[in-house]
Formats: sequence, structure tokens, C-alpha cells
Amino acid sequence: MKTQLQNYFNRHISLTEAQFEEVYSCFEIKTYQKKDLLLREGEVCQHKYFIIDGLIRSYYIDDKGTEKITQFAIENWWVTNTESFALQRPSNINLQAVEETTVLRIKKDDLDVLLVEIPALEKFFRIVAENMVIAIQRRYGFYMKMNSKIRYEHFVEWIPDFAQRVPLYMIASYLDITPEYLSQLRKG
Amino acid sequence: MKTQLQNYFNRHISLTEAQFEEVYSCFEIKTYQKKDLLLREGEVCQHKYFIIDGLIRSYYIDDKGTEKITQFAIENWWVTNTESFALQRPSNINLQAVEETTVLRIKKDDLDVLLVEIPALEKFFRIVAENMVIAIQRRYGFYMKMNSKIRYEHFVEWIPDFAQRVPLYMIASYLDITPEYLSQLRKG
DNA sequence: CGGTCTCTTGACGGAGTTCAAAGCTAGTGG
DNA sequence: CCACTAGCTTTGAACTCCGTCAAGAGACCG
Repeated sequence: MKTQLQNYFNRHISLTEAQFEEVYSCFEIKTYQKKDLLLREGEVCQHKYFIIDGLIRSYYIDDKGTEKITQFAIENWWVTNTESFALQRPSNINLQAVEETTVLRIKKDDLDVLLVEIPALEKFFRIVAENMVIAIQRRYGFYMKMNSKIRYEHFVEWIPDFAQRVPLYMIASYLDITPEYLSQLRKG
Repeated sequence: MKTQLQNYFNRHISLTEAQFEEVYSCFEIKTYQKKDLLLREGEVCQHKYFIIDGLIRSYYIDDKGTEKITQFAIENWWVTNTESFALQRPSNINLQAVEETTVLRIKKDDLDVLLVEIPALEKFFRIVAENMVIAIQRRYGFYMKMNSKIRYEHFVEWIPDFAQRVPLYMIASYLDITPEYLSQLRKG
């Protein structure tokens, strides 16, 4: 658990043992049961979460009362609602555990202090943010180019892991297809 | 021009006069004519651009040979192809001046050096990257929720500036509508 | 003026949604 | 170990939004 986080930091920056200890001491271990909410729509997001094990989804409820999934995240991913966290505004999405999920989480206040004390962390989170930009752009780029069928095939092929662990109707929602139409696609 | 950049830095961090001079000395002034390319598909993106004046679009050509616009940027915005720049991979998009455009640009190599010498810049670009995440998520979030008509109305109302300076068919492309259908929408 | 770039019109077709209903499946309690 | 229920997936028919194609009308520029 501790080494899992440490390995992640070491991918991008090098912290001394003492520095990492200081960082780690700011994190809190939390386990969420299936369907527990990490963040509720309307609340201000106070944490960044590093997923040790499990699966988180980010979703909102549209005008018609339908759940719309905007993101999945698994082991070794960072999750938060960037907008709510950075600007300290009410969140427009929910974060929910799809499975039983264990995370290391850090409070915004603690992170702000750490960023001042250990400037290398600025670089770390800059890179994390840039990678997020790249990931989001890739996703929506692909998304706009391809039709539903190809989106689904790509999803299954590219992240088979998710296809196993997540019910179909959630995949449909994430791909912005109705479950009914996805059903059609899987037939033919 | 110099103060325009300085003001932008000061929004997020405070640099001493000497530090800013060092930073500024790494930037180069460039003016592009209408239709000039700042970055061509297939090239590796070597610069971040800060727009002093003008209007840039980011686009690619799809399978059918149609231009697809993924982004507009104007005065006081940063532009680059994040993926190509950060990972030093061939770009999948073009950056082009829609009007005559003046920018301050910085090379990746020079920026990398600056980031080491002036760690405050790490914070600056972390925030810029986070803001980009927020902007992209807002855009595509809105995008997925709303139909073409509302997307167009929102675009005109929200950024009337662009609606003035950019031909309709580019707006259509950006909103992922055909020019023909946009024409329909504007009628009714 | 002639050409190129931009915007509009209308007929048609297709991808994907909606609605209503039924079939499956797995977990739960008796 | 069976029965029941809630959660998940499938079906099919009607409908809608939006793209495609082909053509024409302005508008701007040399």
C-alpha cells in the first residue's frame, strides 16, 4: 500500500525517504463498500484519491433522471473532481465505489501545505494534470470520430478489465449509448 | 506584450523582476499571417504559444477529408498540442492562424531548463494544466448533454467574440454539426 | 466582371433513442 | 433447496435528430 503510492511518485519525481514519509503521513486509508459515495453532487470536493484497489465511477443525473457516467478509475489511478477540488466549488458529479474499494486520500488543506514544503510535488502534480489533459483529449477525440459500434468494440478490446467488472448498462452510459441500442450492437 | 505575459504569470505566482526577465528572455515573438500553420499534423510539437493578439484554431482532417476543429484560442490563452508537446510524439492535429496572429512562443528545451531553475514555474504550469482539465471537461460535459441547437445558442451567447471573428462553417465544425444543419437551426 | 469562398435549401436516408414489455440471473430469506 | 425479488439485459416498433447529396445564391477579391 505504502510502496504502491511510493512507486507511483517515483515514476515522475524522486523523493528522499524522509520526504516520502512526510507525504505519506498526510494520507489516510479508507475503504468504501460497493455503492458508497466518495463525493456527492452539490458538496465541495475536499480530497484527491489514489486508488489502491477497487473501482470508482464518476457520474451525474441528467434532466430525465438517467445516470450519465463520465469516468471510470481503477488501481493506481488518481481520482477527484478537478473542478470542484481546484476551485472549491460545489461538485456537479458523484464519485461512487462500483466495487469494494480501498483508497489513500489526501485533504486539499494538507496537500496545499505539502506543495509548499516539497516543491518537487508541484512537478509531480503538473505531470499528473498534463496526463489527464492528454487522456481526456484522446478519449473525446476518439469518441467524436467513431460511431457507437466502434466505441464499444474499442472499449472491450482496449480495457477488457472494465468490461469484466462493470455491468453493461454502465458501459453503455459511459459510451453514451442507450443499453437497448448496445444490446442491438452486441447481437449483430 | 511583455507586460501582457507578466500579468498572466502574476495571476498565479509571483516572480521577482529578475526571474521574469530570465523567463521572458526564453520567449520569441512571432507573427503568423492568416492561414499560416504553427504546427502541422505529423510534426512533433516543439513550442508552447502564448497568444498576444489574434485567433488560433486546432483541427485535423477526418477520413472523409473534412476539417474537424477541436479548439479555438484567442488573446491571453496558452496553446499547444499537449500530447505531442509533453510526450514528444507526432501531432495528430494542425494549429493554424485564423486571423493574423502574434504570439510569444517558448521551446520545450528552454522550458525544461527554466522549470529546473525557477521551481515556481512548476506551480504555474500545474495550475495552467488543471485549468485546461477543467475547461475541457466543462466543454465536453456540456457537449454531451445538449443537442445541436442548444450548443449553437450557447456558443453564440457565451463567446460572442468568436461568433464575430470566425466563419460559420468553422463554428459548425467546432460544434460537431454540418454547416447545412446549422443553417437549418439558424432559420427556425 | 469571372472565380472562389461562404452560406442556404430541400429531399432522402440512417444511426441511435424512446417506450413498453418480457426474459434472465443472482442473491436472499424462509 | 426452492421461491421470490431486484437488478440486469434483450426485443421490436415507432420516431427523431442530424448527416448526405446536389444545387443554387450571395459576397468578396483580384
